[in-house]
Amino acid sequence: MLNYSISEENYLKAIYHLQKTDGTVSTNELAKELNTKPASITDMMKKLKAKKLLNYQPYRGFRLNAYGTKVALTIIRRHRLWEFFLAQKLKFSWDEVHEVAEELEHVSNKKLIDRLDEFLGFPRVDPHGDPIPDVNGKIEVSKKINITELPLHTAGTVASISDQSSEILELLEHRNITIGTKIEVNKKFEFDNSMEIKIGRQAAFTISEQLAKNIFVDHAK
Amino acid sequence: MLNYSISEENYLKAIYHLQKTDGTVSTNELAKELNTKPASITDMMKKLKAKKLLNYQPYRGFRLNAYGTKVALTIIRRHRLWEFFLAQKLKFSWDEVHEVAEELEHVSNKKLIDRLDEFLGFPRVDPHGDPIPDVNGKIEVSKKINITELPLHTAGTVASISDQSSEILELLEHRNITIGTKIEVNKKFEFDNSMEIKIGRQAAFTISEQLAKNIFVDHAK
DNA sequence: AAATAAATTTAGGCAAACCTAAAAATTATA
DNA sequence: TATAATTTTTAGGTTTGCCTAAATTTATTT
Ligand SMILES: [Mn+2]
Ligand SMILES: [Mn+2]
Ligand SMILES: [Mn+2]
Ligand SMILES: [Mn+2]
Repeated sequence: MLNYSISEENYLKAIYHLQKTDGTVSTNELAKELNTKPASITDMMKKLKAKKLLNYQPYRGFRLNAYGTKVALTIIRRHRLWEFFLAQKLKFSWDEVHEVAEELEHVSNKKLIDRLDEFLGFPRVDPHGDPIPDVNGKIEVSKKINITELPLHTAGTVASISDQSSEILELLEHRNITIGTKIEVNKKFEFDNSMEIKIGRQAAFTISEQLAKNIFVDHAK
Repeated sequence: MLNYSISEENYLKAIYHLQKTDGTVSTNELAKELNTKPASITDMMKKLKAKKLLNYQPYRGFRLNAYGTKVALTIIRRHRLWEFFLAQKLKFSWDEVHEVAEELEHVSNKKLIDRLDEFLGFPRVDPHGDPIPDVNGKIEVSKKINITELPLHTAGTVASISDQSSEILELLEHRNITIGTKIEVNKKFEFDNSMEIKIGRQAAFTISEQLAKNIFVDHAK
């Protein structure tokens, strides 16, 4: 596996995340994600294609190939292991880890990452509940459901949060919602799709549709 | 304290180390240290001068000013804390830590470094025996002497190694010489300045002048 | 099926950090 | 103190990764 620049690594990671939802990624989409201009995306797509990391036909969008996916997964592995380290060992809160991991992930020494993994006890998920790829880049796919799809009065365990801005994480922290929290939905209001939820013995409270859409739970069916 | 590029940080650190021996650093000297060409040094010196990090007169060499020294010390702090982390927590050998720390040192989040320091128990020296600057950039200056100046038959404790190439560190490891090792000089040979030394209960053996010049000891006078 | 709108690419530039070759300044030597 | 050698700087390029503005292609409306 060759060495890639910080920019190339950030592009690969962003494409990986975007193509999970869409099948193929568009120039504008990626430009927005990376806070750059569409012209810069086209430049980089030519380069990444030349380096055989993705498939790209002008005007037709792009998609990582098998090799590009493998590279993306090693970067995601680094990112999530560092996030776990920051949260677990350095007592960073879960809304602070992402920004720092965004830089640490580009230190590409393999021994460093594998030893870190071992030191941390081979964690399987990062502080946001996202799975950590193993040494071989294998990633665990768990069947999580969105809280809006959780049947009423049925306990679900918070497994991950899709939006990871510090704003949402701050709000969740304030509401005592964290990975592992047991949640039950009491009622859904059709008017604005808000819902009343209950956590443990606390009094029930209401959350907005916007927030609910970002909370995923493991649902012991 | 502003943010500097990876290149700028590497230049600052190199100048700091070079000016400890010489008073002022020359273009060629720094080019050699950084494996670049003299013309590149001149380019960068103009930039660092414009950023008020050093004093520089064309053809007259350069020297960090107070502010540049402070910046250099925060980079050295990061470098040595990561070296300590790698050796202590990730079981890297002391000849492997430098290369990785060379990359990790450029992640400039202050909270990360201060928390890492705390996590490691505020270590005072890195795996090569070099002092780690504290939160305020303060560095401990210890009065070490070179082993060639150690009186015969007097125990000294290895405190640091000046050359830190993996070649020398590998050799020292093989010879069972590490930070903290107690050494006694049995005899010096004027012919080639080699010397016979003794470590603990081991049989005495000979080391070259070249090697000896890199070993510094704390000498309980 | 035109016409219009939106998305994407191309063309041409810029800054950072390098480089080589030539010019200029400094230092050493005869 | 000239002359030669060495060191340093300048001039002019290159590559990477970004930008704006214009051209082109594709998609959406009438
Ligand atoms: Mn990143
Ligand atoms: Mn994460
Ligand atoms: Mn470095
Ligand atoms: Mn060191």
